[in-house]
Amino acid sequence: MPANSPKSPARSRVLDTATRLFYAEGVHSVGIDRIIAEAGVAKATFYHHFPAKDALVKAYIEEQTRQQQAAIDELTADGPREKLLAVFDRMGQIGALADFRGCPFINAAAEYPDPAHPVRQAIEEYRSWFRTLMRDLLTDAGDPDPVRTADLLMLIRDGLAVACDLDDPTAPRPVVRDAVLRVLDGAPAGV
Amino acid sequence: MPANSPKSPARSRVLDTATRLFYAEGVHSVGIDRIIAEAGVAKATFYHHFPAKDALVKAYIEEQTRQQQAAIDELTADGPREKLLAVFDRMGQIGALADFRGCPFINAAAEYPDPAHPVRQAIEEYRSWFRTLMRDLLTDAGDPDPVRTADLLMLIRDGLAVACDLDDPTAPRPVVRDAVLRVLDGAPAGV
DNA sequence: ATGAGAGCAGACAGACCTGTCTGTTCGGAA
DNA sequence: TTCCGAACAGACAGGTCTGTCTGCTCTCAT
Repeated sequence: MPANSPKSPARSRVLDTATRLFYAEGVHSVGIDRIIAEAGVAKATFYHHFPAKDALVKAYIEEQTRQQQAAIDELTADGPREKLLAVFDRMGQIGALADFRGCPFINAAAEYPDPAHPVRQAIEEYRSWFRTLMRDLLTDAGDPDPVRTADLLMLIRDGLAVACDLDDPTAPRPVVRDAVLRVLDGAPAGV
Repeated sequence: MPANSPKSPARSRVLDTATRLFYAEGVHSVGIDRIIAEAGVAKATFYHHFPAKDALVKAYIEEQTRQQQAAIDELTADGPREKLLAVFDRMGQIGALADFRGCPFINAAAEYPDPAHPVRQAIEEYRSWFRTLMRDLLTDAGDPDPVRTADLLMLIRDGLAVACDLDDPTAPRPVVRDAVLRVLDGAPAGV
């Protein structure tokens, strides 16, 4: 018998509501009471599925990871180069949407200073996955130094997310496209 | 008579303590009680100088702005190009320090989702100042499209701060130096 | 010397937050 | 039919947070 099935409808409602509220308003600003009220779930039910609030935050980060992985998976592209361009172009699109509130991982990390905290480790897992994805695509695209170039793309990724949140959200998209093109085609990474 | 002189020793102690704690642990995680205890100040004295906690947070952001402006002012450089390189190199240095916890402006913005909030506006003021600084230096350096190139440098700035906080803090420095050199020397910004 | 202002100490109210507990309802499996 | 687990409703405890208020002390300028 699946004691704590992660497929439980009540659990899903809680996680969906938490995802929406945490992203829109921040983790520490949203209390358990509000989440269970908007999810239509009893408090006991919440604590039946999650041992504490931090566990819910960790689940929120992992859920975001799954969603972003799925979104990138769905992007079709002819080759690694096109895939990389598609990833950054999609990020620019999403960043310009009205409800964009920055990168959920960067935002959550700002509220969890301790690098050893489970939430931070879940964030680290996403970043590690994304970095590896960049490296693999760059390797396939014939980049001479995929590790270093992936670091550079990571920089652009984070800068794009922050800029869309804090500055004019439409400005970075073409700038990023140029930059990624230059990184892919440009001088062979030597100093 | 200077009713609420900003030079008051008690006020300075509060602001210094708040700066240290807010940066190290986040804004919402640090309570007023702890700040006044560590600053050695009575609660009434705190509320004599700041109408509410949010005002202290705004003062913290403005204090960070002043400090960063002073730090950049102190950097000596032969010309605009060298100044730009010096700014980013210094950021890479600071990002590798043990107590580095990310960009205080990005971190604070993550805790204040509402763009109309005074704290967000204080953050916007810093970013606006920094962006203008980049534009002016790029103009002096003869960049053909300083506005667009400044956007790109802004991206690198934010990416550097995030990377030093969340990933290996020593990795980005050389990558950023290469990137900035390429941005300054590289293809004349055309598509 | 006296009075104003700056600061200290700490109690207090009221709200909110997390997490626990009691009791009830309901559906499905044995 | 009966019984168990999942979920609901909501009270409750214990802690924390912000902001107010009362008194007291000290310094300094008038």
